[in-house]
Amino acid sequence: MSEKQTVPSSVKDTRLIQIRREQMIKGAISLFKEKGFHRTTTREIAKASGFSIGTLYEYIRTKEDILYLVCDQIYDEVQEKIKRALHFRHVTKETIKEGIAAYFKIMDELQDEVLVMYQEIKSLPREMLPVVLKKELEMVAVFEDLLRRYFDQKGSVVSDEQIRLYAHNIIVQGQMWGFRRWALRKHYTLEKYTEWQFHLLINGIDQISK
Amino acid sequence: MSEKQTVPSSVKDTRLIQIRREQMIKGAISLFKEKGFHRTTTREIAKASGFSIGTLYEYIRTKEDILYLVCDQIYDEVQEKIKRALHFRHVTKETIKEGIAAYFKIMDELQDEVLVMYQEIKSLPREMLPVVLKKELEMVAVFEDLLRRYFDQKGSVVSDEQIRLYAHNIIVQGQMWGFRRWALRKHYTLEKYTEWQFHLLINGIDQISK
Amino acid sequence: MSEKQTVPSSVKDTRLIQIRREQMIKGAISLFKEKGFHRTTTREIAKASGFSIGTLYEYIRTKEDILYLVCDQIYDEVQEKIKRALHFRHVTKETIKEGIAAYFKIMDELQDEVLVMYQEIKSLPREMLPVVLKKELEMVAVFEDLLRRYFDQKGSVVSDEQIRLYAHNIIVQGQMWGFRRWALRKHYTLEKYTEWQFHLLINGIDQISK
Amino acid sequence: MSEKQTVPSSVKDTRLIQIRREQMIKGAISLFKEKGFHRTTTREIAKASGFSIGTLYEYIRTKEDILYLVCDQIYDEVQEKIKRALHFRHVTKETIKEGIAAYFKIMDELQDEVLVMYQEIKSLPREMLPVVLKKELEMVAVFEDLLRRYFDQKGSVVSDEQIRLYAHNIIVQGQMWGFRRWALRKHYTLEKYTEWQFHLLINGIDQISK
DNA sequence: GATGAATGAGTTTTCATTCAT
DNA sequence: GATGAATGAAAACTCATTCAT
Repeated sequence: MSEKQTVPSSVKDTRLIQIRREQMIKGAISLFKEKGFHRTTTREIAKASGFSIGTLYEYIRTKEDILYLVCDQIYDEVQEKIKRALHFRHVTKETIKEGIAAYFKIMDELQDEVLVMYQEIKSLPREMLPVVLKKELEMVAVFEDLLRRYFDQKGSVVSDEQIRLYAHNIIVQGQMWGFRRWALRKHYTLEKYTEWQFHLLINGIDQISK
Repeated sequence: MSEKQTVPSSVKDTRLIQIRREQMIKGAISLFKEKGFHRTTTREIAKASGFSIGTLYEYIRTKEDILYLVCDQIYDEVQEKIKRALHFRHVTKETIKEGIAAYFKIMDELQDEVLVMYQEIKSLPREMLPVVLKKELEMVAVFEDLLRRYFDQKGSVVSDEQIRLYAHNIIVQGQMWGFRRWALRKHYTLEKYTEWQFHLLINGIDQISK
Repeated sequence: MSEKQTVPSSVKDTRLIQIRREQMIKGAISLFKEKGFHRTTTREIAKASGFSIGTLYEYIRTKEDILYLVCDQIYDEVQEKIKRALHFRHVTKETIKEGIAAYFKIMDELQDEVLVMYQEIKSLPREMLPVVLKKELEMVAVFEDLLRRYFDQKGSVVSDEQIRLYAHNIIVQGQMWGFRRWALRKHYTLEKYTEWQFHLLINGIDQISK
Repeated sequence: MSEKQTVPSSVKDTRLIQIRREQMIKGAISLFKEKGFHRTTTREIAKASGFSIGTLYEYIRTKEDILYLVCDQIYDEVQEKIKRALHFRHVTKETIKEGIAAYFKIMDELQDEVLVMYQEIKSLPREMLPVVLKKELEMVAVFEDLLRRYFDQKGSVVSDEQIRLYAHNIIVQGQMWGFRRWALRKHYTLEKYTEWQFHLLINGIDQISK
């Protein structure tokens, strides 16, 4: 949240910065969805944001800053939604299913945003990349934690490394729902997709930790 | 192969077309790896290919043609390697493991190429996209087939839709090894990665098809 | 002094105008020294002056006004210093030496300012140029007067035109000390420079007026 | 001459480079004369040169390269003219007069060019400045040499440092004729100016070396 | 078939100036 | 009187593409 201040602005009023950047991000995302980062011009972003090109540059330094702001914001949104959905005391099979379902649902809702983000991440300036990758790992950590507690409660002994891999798998399967919609949508509803992926996982891990 | 003729050239000599395009693709891939499609100029590609910008345009119509050629060629390479690795009569658990291992190995070897391809696919001209997505499905089909035969041999009844999902999972896990190397490489060797993913899958599906 | 009122201000309080403009000129000179007039932005000038861009524009109309104010101020400073240094009743060879030395010393002290002024004068709006050139001639006149009195006292007959040329020479040699410091500093101290230039001049003119 | 290759061009044909750069320099000088370097746009230069903005940038990298090319070319022109005018075996008072007269004449002819050059030199990129200042010193050296031979032939003993100063004076007086034309033209013809400056110098130095 | 010079529309970014608060 | 957010014209520079040789 306050990390957005990573990108300097020549405007002083922080309240205003927040407002304008929100407009900017909103405008940018819808353009990036349509034509990608490189084919979107800063002028278009300014226009879509509802202000002039001059004003746009009062709130960022370079076009790449916009991309960073966009990625940052999408991560925050996803994370916030996930964290709101997942706080279980006791972790059972059912809990895991709910967790995965919640996450997949979010990825379904934010499909376009997520698509944009992962396709343009490579265009981020080198120095901003680590910040973004860190956020990705934080999301993995959410499921690592969930799985770890599941195994602990079951009394199974599974290595951290293995758990991490399963968590990565979950995260990637969520993204996959967005990225491969051209193929998956024809055959699965989100519910079916969720159910089958969950079963595959739970059967797999229960077998392993036996 | 002959599909490459999708991209017209003003040169007649097909032998020459093939040679020049190979040079082009090779040069382009190494540039795309480094700086991505959009940040690579046609001049750079011409130079890296060993001929002039004028000559480059004798063999393609637009810059995007190069991207198509590149994607097409990478797919062909991956497919060819996979098909060479997988032709089993009898499909057992072991066979599946070998299949996955072969595929992951190929994805590991062609890591950069695959990264490039999936990140730039969205820049393909609309009309070329289906061709490329079709190739993606062909790759999925390879594992669909493998799994189908595995279940048949086991006498399990599993729906095509479910099998297709598992196949997608395998394909995505191969790509994931390339895309998330920044995170995975720290914790897993390709062998460990392969083994764990295989176990998760086989345990999962054996359980399901019981 | 009152000529500065050439530049209109929307502020009424003349005392305030003076204060603000002094701050402005000081800030501007140091920036112009560093990066020249064109590469300095009005925002930077406002900041260096200690007030906002809005306030800056309460005291000037255009960026060029600042340049005028700067030039004007430097001339005033040089002139004032010269006039303070030169008021001789009786003009002898020695007096001339003192005059030249005083002038060169001032040019040495105000080196950066003078450099700035002469390099940016051409950027003054056409209508302000005459005012500034007039000041330049006033400085020439100081030495014309000195030389005229020297010749009169010696009883030599030398034309006004010739005297004017010598005066121009002196003025230019002072500027030259600033402009060519990159070359002169390596070989001469200000004292040596002054002495040799003075000797060359005095020997030259004494010979001529014989 | 070959030093112009200091500025890289993406065009290979050196003959063409020379032609285009000549056009460019010619166009640029006339624009710089009129409005200075900063107020002249690259598009204007391209247009004045008779080709498109794209073509302009095939022959230079940045706008500042043009300034360098312009300065370089003016120096070369001045130097070449001077060297053609001055090659005396025996150096007498008369020779010196001829030398000065020739130099002043050149400065009179190339007045605008010289004005442009000295006013914009400060805008040269840092790394190009030394090249240009070196050329300035070469011009000083021409007169150092002349004066040295004059004194030697007369048998006078005068230090190198003193001679260098006189040479600088000559160079500066030539420039002064261009820079202060607004004041000097009213009172002197080039001939009168030359004659009086020569007399002042020769009387001065003859007196000194006595 | 190969070359590379020419083109100019299009891109990012800057900055003097205004004006509502 | 002071502030600083907003503006948009203008600037430097790029690059895919063409076409005469």
